[in-house]
Amino acid sequence: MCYPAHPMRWSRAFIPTIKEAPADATNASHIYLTRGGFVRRIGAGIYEFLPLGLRVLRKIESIIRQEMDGAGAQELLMPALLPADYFRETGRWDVFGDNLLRLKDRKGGDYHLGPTHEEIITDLVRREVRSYRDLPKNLYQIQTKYRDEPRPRGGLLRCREFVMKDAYSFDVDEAGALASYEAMRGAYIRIFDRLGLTYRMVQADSGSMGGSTSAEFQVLTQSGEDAIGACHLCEYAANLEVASAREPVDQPPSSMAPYQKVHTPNAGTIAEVSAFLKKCPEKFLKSILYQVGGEIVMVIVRGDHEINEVKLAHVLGVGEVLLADDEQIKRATGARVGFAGPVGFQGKIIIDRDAAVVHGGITGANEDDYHFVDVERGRDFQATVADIRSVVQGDPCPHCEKGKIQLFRGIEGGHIFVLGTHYSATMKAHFLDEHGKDKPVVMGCYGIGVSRLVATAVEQHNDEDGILWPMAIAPYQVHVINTGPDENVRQTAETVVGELEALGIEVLWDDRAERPGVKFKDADLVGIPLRLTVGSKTLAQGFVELKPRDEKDNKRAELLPVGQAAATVAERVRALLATSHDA
RNA sequence: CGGGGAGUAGCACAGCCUGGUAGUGCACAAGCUUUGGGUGCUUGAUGUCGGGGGUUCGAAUCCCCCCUCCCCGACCA
Repeated sequence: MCYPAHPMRWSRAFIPTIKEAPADATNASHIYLTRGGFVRRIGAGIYEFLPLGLRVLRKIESIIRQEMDGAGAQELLMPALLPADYFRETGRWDVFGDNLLRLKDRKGGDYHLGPTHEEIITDLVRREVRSYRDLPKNLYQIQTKYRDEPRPRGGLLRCREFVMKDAYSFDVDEAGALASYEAMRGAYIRIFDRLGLTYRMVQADSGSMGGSTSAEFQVLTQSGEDAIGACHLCEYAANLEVASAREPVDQPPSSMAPYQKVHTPNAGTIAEVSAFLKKCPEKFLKSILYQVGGEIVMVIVRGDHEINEVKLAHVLGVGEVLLADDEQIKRATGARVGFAGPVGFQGKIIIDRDAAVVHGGITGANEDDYHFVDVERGRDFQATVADIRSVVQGDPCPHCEKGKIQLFRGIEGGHIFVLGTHYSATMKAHFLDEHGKDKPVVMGCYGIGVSRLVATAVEQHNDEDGILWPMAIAPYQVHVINTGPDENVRQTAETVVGELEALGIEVLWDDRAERPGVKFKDADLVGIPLRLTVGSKTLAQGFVELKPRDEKDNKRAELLPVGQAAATVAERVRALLATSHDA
């Protein structure tokens, strides 16, 4: 023991709080973590964790470790400094491009700092695992990762150096891999519940590296980078890139008028034509031209919908799609931008499912300043029907009867998926099955952005005064303040602090000779969930005051008899730890 | 990588247009004062004005080059 076990006193602690946030901080977590003395930035996307910030990080790590171990995974630690050979072997030395943080050693050898460790763990497994008897295995690490992000942003939300938990499962077959995946899914649910975060498990674009089974754990916040569509009744939730609405039912009218051309001078946008013709946007067939591998393709969605380019690229079987430019539009339709339509269009036409059931539609006439009304698909044009639009607020849920889609923004806190044999086959990580047959192991990988979650928690839990940590990850559980210069008050605070410590409670005692206002402001900023104030007025009547951080009204502090304060507070801490599971 | 913006004290900023050797607030130090929501007053310390080059008697200020950082977009296993 180098230090006596004494409560953490603010006067001795390193908690550099500041009144004014740095000018470059734009979101709540960056501002409050900096102002509260949790972190400091030393470069673009590079942060120091100060003692308070590290305590939060460690608590999150600890919860992750408990649940990973509980799910049968084993922790190991791989290097962050990696020779180029491994990523060259799978081609990712090139695929990663500029995102890989590369360096050379003194002999000119190529190295990089690890952005993720599929190759390294696969190499370990191919060297050590020979038999189906050695499987399954699930190995994880909590480690600092490096990516040369094109644009680090949002404080800790997108960094070039960050702490990540990455786990990799190895199974003899697909069924085993799915079982490993399910075990991880369960562990992740327990982890995110315990962290006290509001999140949704969402379907996502499984990316380029194969893998059909995957889920993102999206923490819901205003400031999230990702858009999510989620059902307000059932479990359905998906990244907007892949979210679907329920397939519409076609209700053809009994009679259909022939289409007619109408003059719509200078009305090229849906809003303009809609106002001019006094027709709602749902009647419009918005026709957009894309260039897809040298070919011009017309893509149609309903006037009130937007094309989802990720879905469109999937339907067309290409990596990405590009909007046609004004010149190409003119050449393909004979009209300027705003008057394209499917009737008479020479070329491939893809129409969204919802646009496909519009009857008596309004489209551009492929002629400047003219539109067609009462257009019918099938009669007036032919098109391939597909799901190519983004869902909107209020869309019917694709999975349940009555649910409506709601839109959220989220921050990706975790991602789990079955990798299959992509890496094991490429790197020849094989084993012999019970029949002596040589097979590649079937892999899964499971990530959690640990340092990102520190910021994510703040994004979700803050008010105008500072942070409101969930009890499970708060840097300390109780914040004790003594006000004024009264020695009796100070001594009472010290006694209560000692009693709390003895009960196993993590206490931060603000023992500074500061004015009460300063201490209260700092307490709100730092955001420890329970605040215990010892002041001369109430102490004279034998009371100390307990106020939860989320109680806005300062008058509503609870008066506790001094002698019972520690026991009551300890009880409250335990209660809050228990409820954080379903917070 | 495209577009926009910014680098002056620990932090937030003014000064630059119109060149004359740097200032305000907070923070910091000392003293007094105050003690339930960032107390008031007095005094004080603190700057390679992002870096390099140029113009000039003289550059934070004008010109050129470079670097860094922020925002929007592209990108994001």
